[in-house]
Amino acid sequence: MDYTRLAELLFPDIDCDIDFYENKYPKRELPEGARVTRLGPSPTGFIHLGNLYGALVDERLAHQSGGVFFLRIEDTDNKREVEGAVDIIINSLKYFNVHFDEGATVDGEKGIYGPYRQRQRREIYRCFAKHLTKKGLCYPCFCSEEENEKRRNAQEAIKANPGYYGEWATCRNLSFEEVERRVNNGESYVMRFRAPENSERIIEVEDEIRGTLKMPENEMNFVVLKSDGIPTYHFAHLVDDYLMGTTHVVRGEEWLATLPYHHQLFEAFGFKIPVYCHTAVLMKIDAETQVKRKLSKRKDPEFSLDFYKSEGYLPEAVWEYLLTVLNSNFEEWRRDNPEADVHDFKFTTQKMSVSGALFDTDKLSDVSKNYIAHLDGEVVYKHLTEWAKECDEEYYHLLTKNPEFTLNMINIGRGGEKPRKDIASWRQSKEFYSFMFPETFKMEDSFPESVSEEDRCAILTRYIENYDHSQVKDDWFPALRAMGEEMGYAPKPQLYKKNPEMYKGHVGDIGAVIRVALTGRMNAPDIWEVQQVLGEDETLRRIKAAL
RNA sequence: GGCCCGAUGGUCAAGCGGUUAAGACACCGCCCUUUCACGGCGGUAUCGGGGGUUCGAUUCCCCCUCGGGUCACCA
Repeated sequence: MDYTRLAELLFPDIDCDIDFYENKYPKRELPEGARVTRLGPSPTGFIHLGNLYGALVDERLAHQSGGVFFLRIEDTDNKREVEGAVDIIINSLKYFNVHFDEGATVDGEKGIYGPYRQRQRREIYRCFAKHLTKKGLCYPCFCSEEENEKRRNAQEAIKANPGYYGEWATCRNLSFEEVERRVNNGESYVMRFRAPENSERIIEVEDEIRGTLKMPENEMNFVVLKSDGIPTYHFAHLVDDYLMGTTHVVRGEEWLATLPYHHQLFEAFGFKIPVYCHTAVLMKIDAETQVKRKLSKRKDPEFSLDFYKSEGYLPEAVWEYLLTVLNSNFEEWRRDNPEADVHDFKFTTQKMSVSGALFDTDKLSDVSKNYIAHLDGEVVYKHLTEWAKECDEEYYHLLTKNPEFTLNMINIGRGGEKPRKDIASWRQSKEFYSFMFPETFKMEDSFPESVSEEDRCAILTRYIENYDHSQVKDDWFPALRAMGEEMGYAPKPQLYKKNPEMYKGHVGDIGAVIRVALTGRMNAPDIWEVQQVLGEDETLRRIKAAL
């Protein structure tokens, strides 16, 4: 077979060889040790937490080493493409502080290694495919969908491995004349890689997370170019990551199975294979089957980045959470460096886990609470109102009606050595702060049962009668204590515990009664501070209403 | 089913031949406290099973089991 002739027959429109592109896209000039990574989302819908998880590794590896991180849109699948997905992806990543040095942008792209949208690179892939054809390493396959299915069934019947390989690769050795006839006949075909047959070879590939991977050499004659002339992921990966100078390919472990394809392709071209980082994937328990499985774009909309945005999780908090999952020493570092910039953390692939972590909402919530608790009140106000403006108009009006009030509210229990940790997300804060606004205030909890109804009324009545809004906290508390004592309640919990028969209860019970009257709940921030923020009128109004 | 990757408490995990097997989340108890929190102290709970190697295995090797991934003209 004259492969050059075959190549000319199949790619008459391609009149350059791969060196044209090698010259067009020069090797990157970067300092020693600098890493070039890329994120290659396919625009088949939203982008989820698992994607962000991987993106974080790319971003850190590149930027920590003084390298380059770029965005490449992998839109080779016409059928599954979702309209507007590219914008959603770019905007979500931007919102979550993932910044690219080059690549696709909303209104175009930046960088000299483009185009960064694979569909616009059709000519390049075809040139590389022609090169491969000339070397006899890929060939046209005219098998139809029906024929492929028939083959699969036949293989299943005799329990052979499914796939296009060995004797099953019926188009592998078509004569030039037959190919010519069918091409001229307008038959549709794909280009397949001519994989070695009956290989006993074991290949080795370096994985920075998993060490040296040893796998049997691939025998599948996988598709390189689809019938529309667009490459599959495998071929696009080879061409793009070669020409774009990617040094580290970070991707989910679902790619491990096809790693031998990629190894084979790089070898066929004689290109240096990149270092791979196959990350463990984020898992969840499937609600229906109760089985652990990887996050799915299709099944798990609650993991979309848009969802976290609309829930009002701060990007920084999500980063902190993902980092705790990605690098087991992050939490310790954060404890030692509570105020440090997250970028100062030395991220390493060595500290990455190889098994998939179950996504833990409780943990995210905890990390987020800690993060928000350490923010300045004004910063919280800014973020919160910005979020509400976009995601909850009603809440936004409530929050901005009286900015000073809202800021004071936010500052309750904030600052100092032991800040409160009440807020995990802005959406959840609406529920938490509901007691502060007259519009949303309601009695959620009942009064403590340890205090009789008679005493409860007496406490509230006396409290109103003696209420002095100008009282400072240090005076307010002893006054409350004195009032309780007069009514037969121990001024200190310890006293009550030592001699429970001497008292009806302790000052804590007095506080609880006032707290419920004032906030409608048993669990609420400091009474005195709440009173100061609510103001005298509202405070008295609520307690009277409770009576 | 073939191939691949895994397996330490409920979850995330440290460990890398000798440890009382860290730590975090969650849960429980106690202390502090006017309350709620925060904080502090403590507790429940883990090396999947079986063989080797070794003076000694959570750690190294093999088998089994279990879990995950993948077997497309999807990525």
